[in-house]
Amino acid sequence: METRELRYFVAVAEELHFGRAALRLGIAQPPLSRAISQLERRLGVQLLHRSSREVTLTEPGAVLLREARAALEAVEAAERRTRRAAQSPGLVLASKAAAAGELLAKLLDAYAAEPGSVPVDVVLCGVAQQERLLREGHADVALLHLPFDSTAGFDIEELSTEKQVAVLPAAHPFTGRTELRMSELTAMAGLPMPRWPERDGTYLPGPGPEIHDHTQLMQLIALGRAAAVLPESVRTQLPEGLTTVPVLDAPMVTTVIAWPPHARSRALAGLVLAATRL
Amino acid sequence: METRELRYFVAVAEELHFGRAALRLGIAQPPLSRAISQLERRLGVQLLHRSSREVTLTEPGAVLLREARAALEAVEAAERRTRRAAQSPGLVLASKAAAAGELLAKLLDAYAAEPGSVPVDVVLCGVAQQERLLREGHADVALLHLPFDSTAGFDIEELSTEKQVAVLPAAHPFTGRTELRMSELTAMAGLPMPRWPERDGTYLPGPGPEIHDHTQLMQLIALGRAAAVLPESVRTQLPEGLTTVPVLDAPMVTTVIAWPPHARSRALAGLVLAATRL
DNA sequence: GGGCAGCGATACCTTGAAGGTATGGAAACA
DNA sequence: TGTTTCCATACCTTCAAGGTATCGCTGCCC
Repeated sequence: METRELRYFVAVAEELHFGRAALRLGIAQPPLSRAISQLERRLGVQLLHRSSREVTLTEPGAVLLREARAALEAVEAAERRTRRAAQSPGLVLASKAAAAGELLAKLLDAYAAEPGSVPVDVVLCGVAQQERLLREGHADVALLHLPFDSTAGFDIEELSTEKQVAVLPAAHPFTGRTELRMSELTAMAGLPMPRWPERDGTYLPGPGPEIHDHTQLMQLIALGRAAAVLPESVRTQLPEGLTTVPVLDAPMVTTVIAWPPHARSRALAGLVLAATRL
Repeated sequence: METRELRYFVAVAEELHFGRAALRLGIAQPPLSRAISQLERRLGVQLLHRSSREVTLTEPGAVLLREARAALEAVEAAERRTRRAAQSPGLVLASKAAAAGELLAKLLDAYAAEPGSVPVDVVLCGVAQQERLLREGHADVALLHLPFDSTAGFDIEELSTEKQVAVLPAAHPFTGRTELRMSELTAMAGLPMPRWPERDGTYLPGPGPEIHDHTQLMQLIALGRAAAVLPESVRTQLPEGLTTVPVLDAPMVTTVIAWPPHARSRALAGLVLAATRL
C-alpha cells in the first residue's frame, strides 16, 4: 500500500462522501472512486458500503481507518525527524508548563554536565500537546505525568512520584486545614474544578472554567473562580495569594520521561540516563 | 513521502550498495539512484555519502533508516490487520509457551463467558516472537512478562506479579534448600543458564545451551544440563524429575496484557477488561 | 603508469498509471 | 414523473517510474 492510497482512504472514511473527500484532497471525484475500489480489490476486502445516498464504513474499513492514521503519522514523523536531524544536532524536550519546575531544571543541568551532551531545546506546551509533538516527530522526548497522560505507544522511565495538593485562594475557609479529601473538594460549592482541553482541542461540558495554560489557572484560583488539585511540587513556584493543602486520597502523580520506541540516538540515550540518575 | 521511496531508501541503507539494493528491489540501478537523490532533494537533506568506492549513511540518514523501518512496519501492520478483520471476527492472542498456564486458561474462560465475546485464537510462540507478531499485525494482543519483554510501543495493563523460582533437576544438591540467591545459581559450576534467541533469532555468545522453546528447556534441566529461573507459576506444570526452589533476590515477574496503542476494537476492549478483572 | 574492473550518475526512451472531463445510472424527493 | 444528488464508468492526457546504454570517477593490479 502506498501512502497516497492511505491518505485517500482516510479522507473518504472521514468525510463519508467521495465528492467532499476529493475536494479536500484537491483531486477530482472519479480518480478517487477508482483509487478506493482498486485498494479494495487489491486488499480483497470491502472497506465501504456505498449507495447513491450514503457511504458507510464496513468493520474492516474502520480497522483500516485507525491503522492508516497511525501509519501516516509514522511516515510524517519519519520525515520530520529526518529534517530535524539534519538541521540541528540537539534534542527537543516537550514539557508541560506546570511541570517546568525543579525536576526539569535539575535534569537539564545534569545532562548538560555529561560529556558529549548536545543542546536541548525545551518546548513548554499545554497538557494535550506533548503527546502529539512526540508522536508527530516535533519533539524527541517529553516529561509526562501519570496517571493523567497516556503513555500508550511510548517507551518510558519513571523519574519521581509525588503526592497531590489542593491549590486554593489564600482567603478560602479550607486554608486553615492540614488535610483534605477529594469528596470535600468536589462538593465545594462555588469553586469548580477547571476543565482542560481534550486531545482534539475541544472541552467536555461541565461547570468549571475552560482553561488552556498554567498561568491562567493560577490567576483564576487567585480570583476565587476555581480550585485545582496538582502535584505538590507546584508549591515551589506558587504565586502570591494562593495556598496549598494536602489531599489525602488524591492519586500519587508519577513523572515519567517518555520517548518514541525506536529513536534510540546516542543523545537521547544520554538524556534518559541522566534523568534516571537524578 | 511514499512507501515506495521508503522501501527504496531502506534497501540502499541496509545494503550500502546501489547495485545490490536494486537487485533486491527487483529494479534496475539507475532508477534507484534517481529515486534516492530525488528523495534527498525533496527532503532537503543528504542521506548518504557516496563515492564510487563506498556508500555510507549520514547522521540524518541513520535517523531516516530507523524511522522508515518503523513507518513501513506500521503500513504493513495496517494491511494485515485490515485483512484479518475481514476474514474473521475473532482475536489472535500471542503467548509464550511458558506462560500458557493457569492465567491464560482463566482469561480465556472469563472472556468467553462475557456477552458478545468473539472467538480467540491463541498463538503459542517463542519468547522473541510475540512482540514481532503484535507489531506486525499478525496478533491483536499478547501476554508479556516484565521485566524480560519490552513493552515499548504498546499499551499495557498489569495482570499479576509473582516471585521466581529456580528449576533444578530433582537430584541436584540444592534440592533440599528452602531458598536460594542469584549469586549461588550463577556461581554453580556445571549447570549454566540457557540462552534464549535475541530478537533477530541469533544467540549471544555464552556458556549455556542454546534453546528455543519451553519443553526443550525442561528436558535439558531434567538431563542435568541446565538450570533456569522462572516465574513460580511453572510449578503447576512441572514435568517429572524437576523441582523448584524459591530465589529470594530474583526480580518479581509481572505478567501484562499488551496491545497496539490504536486498535481499540470492541472485542479487544472486552478481552482486556476481562483480563483486568481476573 | 596504463589498462581494467567496479560502481554510481546521466541521457534518453518507453509505458503504465494517476488524474481530468463527460456521462451514465441508481436512489431519494418533491 | 421530473429533478437532484452522488457514485461509477468510459475515455483521454500527461507525467513519472522504470528500462537500456553509456559516461566518469576511483582504486587496483600487472
